[in-house]
Amino acid sequence: MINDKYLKPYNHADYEDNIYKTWNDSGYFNPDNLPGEREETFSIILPPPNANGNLHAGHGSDFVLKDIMARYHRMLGKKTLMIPGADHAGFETQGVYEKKLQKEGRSRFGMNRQELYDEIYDFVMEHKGNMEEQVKRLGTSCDWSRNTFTLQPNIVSKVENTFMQMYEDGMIYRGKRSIHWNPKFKTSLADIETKFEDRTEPFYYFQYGPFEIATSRPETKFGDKYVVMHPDDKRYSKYKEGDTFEAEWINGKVTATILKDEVIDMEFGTGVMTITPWHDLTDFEIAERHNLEYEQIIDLDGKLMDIAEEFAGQKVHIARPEVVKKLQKKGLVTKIEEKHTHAVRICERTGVILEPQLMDQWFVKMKPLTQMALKALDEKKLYFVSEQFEKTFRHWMENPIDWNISRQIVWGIQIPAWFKNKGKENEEIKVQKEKPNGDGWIQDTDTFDTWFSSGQWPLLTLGFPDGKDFKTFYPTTVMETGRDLIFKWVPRMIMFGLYLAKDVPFKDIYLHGMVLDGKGVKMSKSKGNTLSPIDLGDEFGMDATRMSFVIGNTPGRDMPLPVDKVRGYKKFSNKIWNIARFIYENTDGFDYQNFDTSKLTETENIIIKEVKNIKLEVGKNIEDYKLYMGAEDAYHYVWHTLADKILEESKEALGNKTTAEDKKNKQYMLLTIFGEILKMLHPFMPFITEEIWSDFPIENKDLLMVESWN
RNA sequence: GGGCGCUUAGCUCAGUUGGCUAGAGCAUCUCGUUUACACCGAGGAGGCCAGGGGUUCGAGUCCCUUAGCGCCCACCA
Repeated sequence: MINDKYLKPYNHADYEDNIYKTWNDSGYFNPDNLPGEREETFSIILPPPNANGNLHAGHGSDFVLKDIMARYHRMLGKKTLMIPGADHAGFETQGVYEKKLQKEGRSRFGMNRQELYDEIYDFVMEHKGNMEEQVKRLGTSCDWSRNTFTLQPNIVSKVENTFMQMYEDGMIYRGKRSIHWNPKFKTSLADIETKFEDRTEPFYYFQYGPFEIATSRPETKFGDKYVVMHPDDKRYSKYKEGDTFEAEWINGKVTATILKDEVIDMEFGTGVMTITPWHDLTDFEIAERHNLEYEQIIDLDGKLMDIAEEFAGQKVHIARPEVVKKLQKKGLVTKIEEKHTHAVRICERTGVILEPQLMDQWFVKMKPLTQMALKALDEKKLYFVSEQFEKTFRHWMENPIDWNISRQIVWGIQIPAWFKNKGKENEEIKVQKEKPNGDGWIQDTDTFDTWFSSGQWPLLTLGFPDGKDFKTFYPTTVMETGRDLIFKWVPRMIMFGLYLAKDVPFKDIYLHGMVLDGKGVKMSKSKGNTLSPIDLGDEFGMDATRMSFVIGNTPGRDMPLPVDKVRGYKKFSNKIWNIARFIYENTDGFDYQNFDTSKLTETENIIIKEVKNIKLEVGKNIEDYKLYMGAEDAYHYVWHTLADKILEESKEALGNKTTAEDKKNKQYMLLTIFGEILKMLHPFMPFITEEIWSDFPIENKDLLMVESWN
């Protein structure tokens, strides 16, 4: 008799959790337990989601696309491994936690290091578990026995090893460089963690000795004693490099020196500027080229220092109008353009205006690493599925900027370096894990940039250098991730892989676009237009949600996700359910396994052959990274060929209106086709297909997730 | 300033190496309750594939160009 469950509409909530548990308990998520002999491997590293919150729509694409690939290749008979993990997400997590502290009226300043670390650790562990439950809800077929967290001791140890090796190899140096300083969160940031925002502010013209200079930041000008102009600027040809002059300035007379440098834009402002090397990258580079001295004007809290005299201790934005007022009194202001729009560098995560500062920091020399990446690209060891990204990647690799890897936060892996103060500005450095012998050694309080550890993710999760998984699964088959990570994550993994393991960490690079809201607008918490894949799963079923994330998701292109789309695939789930009901009802008692297939008519054989062809086609689309097309073809066949045509046309025979033999043929044919479409749909819609497969009339069958695709 | 990409049915988008009488989903219109499913079926309407030029037997697809839109990168004081 047909199982009663088919007599009512499909209700995903009744099945999904149990099915995931069955898969997980089967052990098949672990490639070591898969049935049969499996030579070929398929491996994919899951991006470790930040362990500080919930999954968002972007994670939907992330996990669904990868899981479709993994499930397909597992069914193809490959030794398939998906490794889950979590990233401590240093700066971001600490930022989230600091907001929490703020709400509680507390602050990280004043807490000791260990205390703060422990609190964040507990906070993250709580959310990490939550996040993992959500990854499971999506149906992700990853091996939880290999779950990895960036701050677990063996991972920390390996990250430290990498740093020490790079230091020994001369790939890492410590130096005073202009870095982007976040004065509110008190940490430096790498270039890619910053962005520009247009601000409209007054633009001031001042008389500085014989010159008129223009600036948008008068409050930094206290220590300026060089004026710079373009060597070809005819207006200033009578001034020679190295000439000095006296100028009345903010706090009295200064002696200034003339410099010529080609970075000066003759068209901009007056073509003359003064420089503040400590707080401006361009100025710093000029100072370096001309071997100049420089001094700090603004402290790490964003306040003016003693050099500002009467303004000392004021925050920069407070001091600015005051400085201008004073200059006005002195008659040194020649012009003010009220509305000058220029780009201000801000912190990508917190929106805080960044202050360039010169600080001692750890840097990775990028040039040798990017050269390795370019070589791998030229040798075709890397393949970008959406080829427009290859150009972007190449461009970035050809113009590297040394990477600042130290962060002044506690939430991360502390840098294994020790300092001993030997007088002013003179310290001895040792790079090692343990405290060196002798007195006076203090460990660097900085931690690594998060991307320093996550950039090694394929190596770390597979147990480089001597782990069994590393030997079996490296390089991994494909890196599938969001296109926004082409600068942040992807190149770092490639460079670390090439540097440490002498081989690329993955062959194919599939970058998907961003998930937008139903109107095509970027989702953001502030706009309130975010969608959670978990909520969608609750309402429409995870299979329907997965279909919404794959159909229309072409490589590299952004994809709007209207809720109606998900609703549409919920209908599809129900359609499949009803097809099952119809077929199971009409084949009740039919001995499928012992049917003599030689009795099938030619037409029936053709119909069976057709579904097998469609399935091969769907598989080929998955292999070619056209997952959206595979899903669409499968959908279309099931609904408009199987349900609308084949089922309808078989009703006559099934209703005993023809011959008994014809009926048996049709029963066999329908079950065969149905078995094929369950396999074909499984990578996309794993829950409902697994559930229906459990009633398929074959004895001693295994789970659908390990059934053979062919 | 540099780079990448987009413009196809009312809406959201597919359209692989040029062969298309240009497709899908949603929306819309007409009809229909028949061994599953109204979370359904049958049928229909709807497009000079952004504009212009070129290559070709043949162009939505390749080249040039114009216009509009989007994203990324960048030290304009």
